[in-house]
Amino acid sequence: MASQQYNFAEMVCFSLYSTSNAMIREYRPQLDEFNLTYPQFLVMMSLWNKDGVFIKELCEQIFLDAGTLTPLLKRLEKKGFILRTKSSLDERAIVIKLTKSGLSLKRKTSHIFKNMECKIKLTRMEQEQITTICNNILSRLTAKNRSNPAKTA
Amino acid sequence: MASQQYNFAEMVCFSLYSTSNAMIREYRPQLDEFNLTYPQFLVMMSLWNKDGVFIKELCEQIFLDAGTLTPLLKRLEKKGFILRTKSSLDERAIVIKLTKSGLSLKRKTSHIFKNMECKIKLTRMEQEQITTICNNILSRLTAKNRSNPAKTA
DNA sequence: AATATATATTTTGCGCGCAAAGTAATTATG
DNA sequence: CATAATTACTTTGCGCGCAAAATATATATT
Repeated sequence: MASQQYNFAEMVCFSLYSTSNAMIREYRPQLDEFNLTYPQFLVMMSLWNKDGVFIKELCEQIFLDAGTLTPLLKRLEKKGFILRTKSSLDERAIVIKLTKSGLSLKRKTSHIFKNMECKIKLTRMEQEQITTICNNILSRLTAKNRSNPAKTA
Repeated sequence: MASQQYNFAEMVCFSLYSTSNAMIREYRPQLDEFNLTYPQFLVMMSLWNKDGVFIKELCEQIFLDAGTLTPLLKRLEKKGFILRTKSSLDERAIVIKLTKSGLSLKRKTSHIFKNMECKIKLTRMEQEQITTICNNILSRLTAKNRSNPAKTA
């Protein structure tokens, strides 16, 4: 009996992992010109959609935890793209606001996102399929952890 | 005119990135029991498929560079799962071989992969769609870099 | 009002990813 | 055969990701 082989090309997690790595690698040189990393770019996109939010909201939007975002946000502040100020309503919470410089990056970088979508050459249907399936996986994995808080207590 | 909004749920790279993060996060506690990380698990799977390979071959299989794999392989060696020995044919190259302990992990961990495929609840068609689309993106991004070496020279 | 619990963020420690520079062995070229 | 170019791997430096522990503020309970 032949021993079990792992077919890398058919493994869902590996496909997502290696393709995600490759895309982020492809973004790097373009984002470098604006002194941004890919996760930082995601934070900026989120702020361009909705400014003046709590860190918690960014965590939920980008599916990263505060332990990851806290130092990332400090780096964005040091670069002058955002401001971090304590909320006056809730002294625990930090409000993240774009600076003029951070806001101006929106139009300067608008071609980067378009270029990438172009480079990977997906049909509209493929694009919809892949994002839909990903969103299904993501909601299954995150829903379970949230509906079962007893496990973490 | 309304300002351009970035729709996170429709962005291919972000979907791959956040879903890959979530799946690897889900793998973590299960792999912890065997003292493995997800990238280390990938290396082990590759070795279970084909043992006694050069680092270069692992790099190509997993789409990671040697700078990532060198320290990872040293950690696997320290745990006693693999051996690193210089090739006698080419003194530059390192041959990676499974130890008995590393080989025995194959059957001990075989349920982990199955559990995950189960947890994400994809139909066979969805699974084929997502891996096919990922492989297309990946080959487009890596093919270009290899057929255009002049750019890096 | 004191105390317990929960929430928002920060800190710490470790393992990736990866670009760039470095080392050593091999192959190609004059 | 010397030397130039290439190849296989290692090292360095930086920015994630994330679990776990810590800090500080807010809310709930008694």
